[in-house]
Amino acid sequence: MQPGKTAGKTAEAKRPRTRTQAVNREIILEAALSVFAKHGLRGSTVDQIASEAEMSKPNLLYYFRRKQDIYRALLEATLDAWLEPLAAIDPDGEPVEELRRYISAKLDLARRRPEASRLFANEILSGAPVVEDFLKGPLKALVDEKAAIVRGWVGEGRLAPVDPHHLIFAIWATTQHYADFDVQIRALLGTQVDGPGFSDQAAQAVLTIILSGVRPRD
Amino acid sequence: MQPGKTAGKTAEAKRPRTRTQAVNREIILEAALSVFAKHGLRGSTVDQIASEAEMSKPNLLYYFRRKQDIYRALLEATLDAWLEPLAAIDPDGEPVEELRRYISAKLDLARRRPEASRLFANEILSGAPVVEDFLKGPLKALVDEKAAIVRGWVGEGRLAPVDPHHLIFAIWATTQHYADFDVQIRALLGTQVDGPGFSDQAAQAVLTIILSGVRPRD
Amino acid sequence: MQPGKTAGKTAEAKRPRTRTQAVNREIILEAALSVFAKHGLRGSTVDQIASEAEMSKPNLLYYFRRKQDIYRALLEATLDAWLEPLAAIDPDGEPVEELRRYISAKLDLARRRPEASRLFANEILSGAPVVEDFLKGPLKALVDEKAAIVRGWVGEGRLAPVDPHHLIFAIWATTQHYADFDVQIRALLGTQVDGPGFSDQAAQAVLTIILSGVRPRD
Amino acid sequence: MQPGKTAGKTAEAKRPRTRTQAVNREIILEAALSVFAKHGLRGSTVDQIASEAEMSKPNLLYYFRRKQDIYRALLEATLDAWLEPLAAIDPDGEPVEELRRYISAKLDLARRRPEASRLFANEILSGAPVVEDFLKGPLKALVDEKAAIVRGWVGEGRLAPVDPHHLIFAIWATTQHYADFDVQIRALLGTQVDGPGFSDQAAQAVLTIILSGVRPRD
DNA sequence: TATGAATGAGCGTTCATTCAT
DNA sequence: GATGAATGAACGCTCATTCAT
Repeated sequence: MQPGKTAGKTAEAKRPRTRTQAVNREIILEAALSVFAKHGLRGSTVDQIASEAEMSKPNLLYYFRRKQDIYRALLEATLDAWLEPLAAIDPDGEPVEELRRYISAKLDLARRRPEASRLFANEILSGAPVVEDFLKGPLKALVDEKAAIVRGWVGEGRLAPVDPHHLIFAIWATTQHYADFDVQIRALLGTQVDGPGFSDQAAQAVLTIILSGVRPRD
Repeated sequence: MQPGKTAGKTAEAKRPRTRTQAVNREIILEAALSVFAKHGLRGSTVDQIASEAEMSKPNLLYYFRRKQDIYRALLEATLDAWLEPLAAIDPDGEPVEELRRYISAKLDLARRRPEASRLFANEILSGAPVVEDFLKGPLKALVDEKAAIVRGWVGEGRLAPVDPHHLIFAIWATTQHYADFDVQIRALLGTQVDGPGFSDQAAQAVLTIILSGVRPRD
Repeated sequence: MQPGKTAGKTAEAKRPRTRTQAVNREIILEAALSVFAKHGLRGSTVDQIASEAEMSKPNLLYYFRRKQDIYRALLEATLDAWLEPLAAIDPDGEPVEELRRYISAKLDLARRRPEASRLFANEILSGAPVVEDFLKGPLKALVDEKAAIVRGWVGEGRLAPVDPHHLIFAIWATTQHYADFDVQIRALLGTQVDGPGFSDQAAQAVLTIILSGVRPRD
Repeated sequence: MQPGKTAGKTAEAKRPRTRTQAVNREIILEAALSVFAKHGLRGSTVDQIASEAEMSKPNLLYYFRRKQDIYRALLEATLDAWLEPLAAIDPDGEPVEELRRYISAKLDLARRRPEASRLFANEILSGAPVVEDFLKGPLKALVDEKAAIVRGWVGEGRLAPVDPHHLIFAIWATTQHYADFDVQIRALLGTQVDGPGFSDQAAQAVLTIILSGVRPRD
C-alpha cells in the first residue's frame, strides 16, 4: 500500500524534489504530529509546529502551504499504517491465531506511534471532517470484507458466536486505548508504565480478555 | 455524590441565585458540552458556544466569566457521573454480576451522554491539563481500591486470572468507544446505529467479550 | 462661591431631592475621586468606582447617568476650592504676606485633598478636554487680574522683579507637587512622609524658596 | 549611561536586528509616547498608537509584543535621560552654578521632550506600578547622594539653609510643570507660549526664584 | 531555500450603558 | 431606589497566510 493512496482526496502533495525537501518535510510531519495529537487541527497553531520543528513559520509554509495539508498528510500515513494489518487477516488462517496477530500488530502500533493514534482519535472526535469519505469508502469496504470472514468462522464454529463488527470495535478500542488514554493510565499506574514489562503485560491482558471472548467453547 | 465535589479545584462556581441564572447556566452548559466535545478547550470558541446557546457572547460571559470555567464545570459533572457506578462495585457481590452491572452502567452513560465521554476523551488527549490532579488523586485511590477487590476475587478463583487494572482499562475502552468513535461506527454501520436494537446488540457484544474473558473456567 | 458654578458647562446635575440621594451621591463622588485620581477618566472604569463605593453598577448609574458626569462634578468642586484662596489675594495687603497666605492655603489643600490635585493633574495631562473652556475663561480672567496686582507690587518695589505669571506657576508647581508626586516622594523619603512634622517641613521649604525669590532686596 | 540600564527590570528588549526594525521601533516609540503622555498606560489603546504610527495593529505588535513593553521602554529611556544631569552635579563645583546647570538641563528636557515628562507624570499619578522599584532603588540612591552634597554646601555656608530633598523637589516641580501643565499654561498665556522668547523667560523666572531661595545671604 | 515584514480575521474578555422588574 | 440581565462596541492580543527579498 502506498502512502497517500488510501485517504482519498489526496492534497496536491508536492513530491519532494531534493534531499533537503524530503528531510524537512519529514521534520515538519514529525513535529506536527506531536502538536496535532495533543490539540487537534483547530487547537493547534502553525507557530507551535514551526517551533517544534525548529523552523521559521514562513519556511514551514513553504513546504506545506496550509496547516490542513500537514494534517491531512499525517492522517493519510496513519490510515495506511493501520489498514495493513487488518488487510492481512487471512480467511484461510487459524481464526484465533489470525486475531491474535491483528491485535498484536495494533498494540505494536499503539506502542510505537501513540501520537498517530491520538491524532486519529482527535479527528474522529471532531466529527471526522477530513477522513469521513475514507471511512465510508475504503475503510467500510475492508471492514465489511473482514467481518464477513469472521462471520464465516463463527458459522463454522471456529469462533464463539460474536458480532464481527463489534469484535473489531472491541479490538480497536482496547488496543488504541493504551495510546489515546496514555496520560490517564500513567496517572493511575505511575512510573511502571515505562518499565520494561509493561507492554507485554498490557498485551497479555488484552489478548486474554478478547481472545477468551471469542475462543469457541467446546 | 455531590456535583463539583470530586474534581478538586472547584472554580468559585457561583451557585445560581435566581431562576434565570439556573436556566441559562444549564443552557450554556449543554451548548458548551456539544462544542467542547467536538473541538476540545482550545479548539472551541466562546462564539460557537454562545451561538449554540442562542445567546450573545457578553451575556454568556455574564454567567461564566471564563471559557475555562464552563469547561471545568462540565468535566466535574462528567467525572461525578462516571465515578458513581465504579464506586458501587461491591466486594461482597457476585464478581461477574458486579462487573456486568458496572459495564452496563458505563454503556448506559455512553449512550445517554456520549458528548460527555468525548469531552473527557479530548481532555485526556490534550494531556489532561485540567483533570490531572483529579486523576492522580481521587481517581487513582478509587481505582486502586476496586482493583484490590478484583484481585481478591481472582485469588479466590471467582474470576479468571486477569490483571485488575488492565481489566478496568478494557472496560473503559470498550464502553467509551461507542461514544468517542461514534462517527466512525456510523460510517461503518450506517443507519442501523440509530435502529432500536443497536444499543442492546452493542451491550451484548461488549458483555460477552469482556465477561467471557474473566469468567473462571472450571 | 457655589459648587458647580465655576466650571461652566455644568452637567444637568440633578439636585438631590432626598437625604439618601445626597448621601449616596457623596459616597460615589468620594469613591470616584480616588479612582479617577489614579487612572484618569479613560483609564477608570465604572466597575471600579461602584466597587469602591460598595454599590451596584446600575445603582451608581442611577445617581450619575454617565461616567463623565461624575468626573465633571469632581472637577468642578476641585476648581471651586482652588480658586477661593487665589481670589482672596488682596491688592491692598502686604505683598509677601499675601503670597505666604496663598501658598499656605494651596499646601493645605494638597495635604487635605491630594486626590483632587491628582484628578486635576490627570485632566490637564490628557489635554484638559473637560476644563479647557474654564481655563481659558474664568481662570484666565482671575489669573490675569491677580498677575496685574503682582505686577503692581513689583512696580512699586514691594516685590523683587519677577514675572507674575511665572511666579504663579511656580507656586502651583511646588505646592501641587506634594500631592501629585506623592508616590515618588514616599519612595525617596520613606516613612518620614507620614511623620508629624513633614507637612510643616515641606511648607517651610516651599515658603523659604519661593518667598526668598520674591522678597525685595534692599 | 546606557539606555535601558537604569530602570531595572528591563523587558527582554529584543535589540533591533535589521534596519527596518530599528526604524519602525523608533516610529512606534514616538507614536506611543504622544499617546501614553496623554492618557497613561490604561487609558491608551494599541489602536491609537498604531494609528498614530500609521501602522496596522498586528504589525505594531510584531515589533513590541505587548502594550506594556512599549510603555516600559519609553519610561526607561526617559529615566535615563533625566538622571544624567542630576548625576552630573559636581560636589567640587560652585554650588549655585551647579544648581543652575541642573535646572537648565531639566528645563531643556521639559522643552525638548515635554511628552516624556507627561508620560512620567502619568506613571507617578497612577501609583508608579512600573517604576516603583526604580524609584526606591537607583533613584533614591542617587538623590540621597546629591542631597548629601547639597547638605554639605549648606553646612559650609555656601548655600542658604534649605532642606536638600525639598530643594530637589522644588526644582523638579517647577521645571516639569512647564511640560506637564503645558495645556493650562497655554490656556492662560495664549500664543505667546510659542513665541521665541518664552523658553528663556520661563527659564529666567525659574532660575531667579529657585536660586534666590538658595543663594546665601551675606 | 529561507526569513523579515505585514495583515485581515478572529478570539477571549471588558466596558459603558440600557432595560426590565 | 436598587438589582439582575443584556448588549454593542472595544480592547489586547493571536493566528493563518501572504508578500518581498
